[in-house]
Amino acid sequence: MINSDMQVFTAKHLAEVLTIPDKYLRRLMTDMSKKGFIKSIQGREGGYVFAKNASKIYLSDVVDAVEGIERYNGCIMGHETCSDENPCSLHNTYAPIRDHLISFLLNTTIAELKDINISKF
Amino acid sequence: MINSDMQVFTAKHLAEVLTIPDKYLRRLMTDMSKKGFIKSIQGREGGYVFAKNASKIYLSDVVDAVEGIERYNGCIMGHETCSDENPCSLHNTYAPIRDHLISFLLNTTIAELKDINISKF
DNA sequence: CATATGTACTACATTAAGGTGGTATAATAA
DNA sequence: TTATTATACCACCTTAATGTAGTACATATG
Repeated sequence: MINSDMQVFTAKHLAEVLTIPDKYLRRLMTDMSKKGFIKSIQGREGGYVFAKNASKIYLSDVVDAVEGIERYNGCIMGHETCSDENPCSLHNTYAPIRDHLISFLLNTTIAELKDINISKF
Repeated sequence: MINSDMQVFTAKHLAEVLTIPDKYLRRLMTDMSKKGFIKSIQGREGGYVFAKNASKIYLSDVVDAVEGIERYNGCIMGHETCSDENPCSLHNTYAPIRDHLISFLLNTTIAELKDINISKF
């Protein structure tokens, strides 16, 4: 039962539009569904729909689900103990860049990727 | 003939210290030599030596030789025409981060990686 | 019940990166 | 000339990521 005003897309439709195999797309979508980004609707007239509005899903959520956000937080030199108080030799030059990147991920939503040029990736 | 004051390392020695196979290391070193980061000295008493002091080799040089620095310069949305004058929807938030990252690569040398924790990479 | 959806599980193919190993050759110091 | 070094090919292996395919099953609408 659909109680959302968001559009429902079937695997068949998406596979055609994206020109990737139906079965493969389904597997990816099922994974995204388990990760909570989309909801799946089984049965006739079913399909996939965003679990919440795309403007509420942050890039950091996706990065975290796919590869873990931790990779972005560590010391560039690989030191466990590196911090503002106990900086490695590159901490002061690199940490601000890293922090800006993280805040970019935390503040940008997938809705903002609407105009992306997919063919470049 | 060696006319440098920098230390010469043989493949055999490096392979032992780094515990990777001699043959494999040689292949990587020959590649680095062709890319100009090190010089190889053939014959008895030969080996490898930095082509210039490590404090003159920038991360950007290495990135460029290995994967091409262009990948770091493009628009995050993949638009060819994106620029300060004709910005994509994320240009103003992302471009400054990208530019800081590039200047980090341009201004950091491999000499500064001396204390890196190799086991983390 | 019939039909159109998604799910689960399995098996295998493809590609790229990373790595191993052999043999022959070129260069150079001693 | 001999020993020690690097170079050039070549063939193959391993691993991980990505993609393809088949079959059976669960779910929901009408």
